[in-house]
Amino acid sequence: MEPTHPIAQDDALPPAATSGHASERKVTIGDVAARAGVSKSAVSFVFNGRSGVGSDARERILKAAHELDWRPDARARALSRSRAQALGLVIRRDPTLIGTDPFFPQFVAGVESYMSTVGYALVLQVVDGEAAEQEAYARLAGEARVDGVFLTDLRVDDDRPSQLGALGLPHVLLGTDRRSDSPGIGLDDAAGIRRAVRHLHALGHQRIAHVSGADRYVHSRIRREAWEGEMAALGLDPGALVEADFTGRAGARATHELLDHPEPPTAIIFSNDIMAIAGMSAAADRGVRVPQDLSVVGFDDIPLAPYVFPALTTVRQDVFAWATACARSLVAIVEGNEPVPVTLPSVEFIVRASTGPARPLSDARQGAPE
Amino acid sequence: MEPTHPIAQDDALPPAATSGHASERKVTIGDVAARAGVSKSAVSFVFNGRSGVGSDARERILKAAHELDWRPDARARALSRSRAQALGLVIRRDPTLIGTDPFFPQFVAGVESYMSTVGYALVLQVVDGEAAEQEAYARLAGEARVDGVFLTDLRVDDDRPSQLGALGLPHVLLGTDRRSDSPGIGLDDAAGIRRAVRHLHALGHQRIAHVSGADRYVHSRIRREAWEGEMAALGLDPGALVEADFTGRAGARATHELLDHPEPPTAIIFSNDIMAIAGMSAAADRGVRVPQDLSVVGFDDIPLAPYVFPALTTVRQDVFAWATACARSLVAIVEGNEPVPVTLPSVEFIVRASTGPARPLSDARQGAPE
DNA sequence: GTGAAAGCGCTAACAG
DNA sequence: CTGTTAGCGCTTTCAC
Repeated sequence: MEPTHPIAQDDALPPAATSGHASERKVTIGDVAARAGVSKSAVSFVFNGRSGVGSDARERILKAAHELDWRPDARARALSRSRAQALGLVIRRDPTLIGTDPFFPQFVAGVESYMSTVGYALVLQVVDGEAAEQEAYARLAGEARVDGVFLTDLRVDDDRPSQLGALGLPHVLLGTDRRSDSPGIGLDDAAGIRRAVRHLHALGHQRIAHVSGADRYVHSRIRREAWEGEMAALGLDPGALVEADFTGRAGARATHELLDHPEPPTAIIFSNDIMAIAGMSAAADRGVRVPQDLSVVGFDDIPLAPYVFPALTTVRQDVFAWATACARSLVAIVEGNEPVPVTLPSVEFIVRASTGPARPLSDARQGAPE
Repeated sequence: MEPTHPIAQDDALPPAATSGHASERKVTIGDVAARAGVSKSAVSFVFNGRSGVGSDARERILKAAHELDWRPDARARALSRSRAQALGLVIRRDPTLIGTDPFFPQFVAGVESYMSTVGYALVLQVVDGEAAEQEAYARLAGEARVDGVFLTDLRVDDDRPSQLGALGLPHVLLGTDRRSDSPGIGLDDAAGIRRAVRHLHALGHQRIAHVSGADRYVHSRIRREAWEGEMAALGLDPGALVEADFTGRAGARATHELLDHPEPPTAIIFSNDIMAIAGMSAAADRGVRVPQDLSVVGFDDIPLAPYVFPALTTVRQDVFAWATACARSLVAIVEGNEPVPVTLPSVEFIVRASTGPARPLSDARQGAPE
């Protein structure tokens, strides 16, 4: 409070400021330095955690900064360090459909929770097509708005990793792409699906169908392949497969298609909860009871999953932890540090009421309430 | 391609760069100016849409910039114009619960869709408490990361508007607060609820209950008051009210509570779809059939709403358009322009299968399947 | 119309 | 260990 250093202050005031009446001028590092009676670099050093400032000086600096309520201006910092201290996430999705996705908000929350602890900002962009997406990355890179980006919704033979490479934009992949040598962090989707298949098998199900997402997405494909693989491993006949697109509409349609079959499945594993819930409704619509006539498994464990009727058996991934790991990893990359090895929690399989024992094959025809 | 101008290029190279081997140097406005044979300010003028550059020069500049694939560096721009060209959105929500909310992704998409057309970036922050929220705003403002913010989840007697005012952070309110003179843009929630009440009344319902969100939120309260008001306007007895919190869990609990009543409601209006869906499941759990024994109305029209069983009657708001309007408005504010008057599409009332005629009062006891 | 020059607020060499 | 100095890349007066 009292021990201000007026002399030093006057010294540091830029000549220009003495003219006007300096009431509303933004407080800068110079003001802090002056008030603490040190040089600007001393202040800078303290705020960047570098050594080379005596503890008494450091003390005064911190105090002065606090009294002045000063924080380093992110823009100036970004310019002089040639680093934006921001990471980008561009989401390519039909804007009207974006509300469908339980993944996105959780991912954002997870990423942000780590980033804010290290002073990074998250820059978000929503685009709705190939061209717009490319332009978005080009701009983020060209304008140097961000230091790196997260790449989501990985596709099979995705060429975005190499495009990002060409732009010189550091990135992490949400998922893994063997083709690319970009670092990728993925959850073990396959394990969840395998557990679902085994669970149903243990309940006596033989005809286990799968409703997948679009096969061009890596995560859709992984889930589908896991289902196929586990069916084979258990010695079951390959089940019916319908490719859908993760929407409720497609889930309902796929379910009808499967149930129209002369030998309909006794269980369906959906590639996400939305489709699974829509599928249960489709079943209910035609008098097929879940789980008596048909067992249903979802994927994601959306917040609504326990509160639909019957409560949905599903696979839960810890998206938040995943996102945190991605953020940690990307920050390490852009700062040129050793990437920290990540250990992700494994997926959980949550058994609720939508799965039950298979009926004896003989009377497994649907639509026959007692 | 071929027409490079090595001489001009060399001219523009800062002396320092000649020492090292200048291969990967970032291209700057100087390079563009040199290549076009003009001064840096000419380039700047062209890229900022100002007059004062001859059309031939402008031509060459655009060409040079394109050939060099140059875009103004956002950081440098931000510093010299004292403007971040970015807007902030801080979401305060339990991170694990954020996936519940259909509003947030849509809002982000809408806001972004406008912002990207005017070259603004969206900076997102997710916090989980009062203190963290305040700190987030303080940082956003102090570090000058953003030029303004959107204020969501408006509360009754919210003091955040004045806090933002104190920070000198321009903002728009998502909703309206009579107390504050901050500009606010809100959808007409009340109209949707009133229509729901009238719809149910027309179907013969008399005992129409409401499951609200936490009453400290403006939007919860508006919806509750609209329900109360319309009930009164129609001459109906005040219906039962249960205050919940927008989660499935609370929706289910509230539903049980209402149905436990000796004279249970024949219809329930929930303040969001999640609670409504959970409520339908709760009803199904106890053998109450929707809509035969109980009509249910939700709010939001989440993507799943048409695909639950029975399909949910609900109120749809155009969140995307709302968000776009908010963004337009905030950009105008931070740029000191006249705020454009906004006209928002009105809410829609979507009738699906979860509402039906009320049973005659005499046998309106639940749990009595034919 | 055009170009030179002075910042924007901070960081980081580099002397002292 | 401290202070001085020169940028970071762009915008913007202000002379020419």
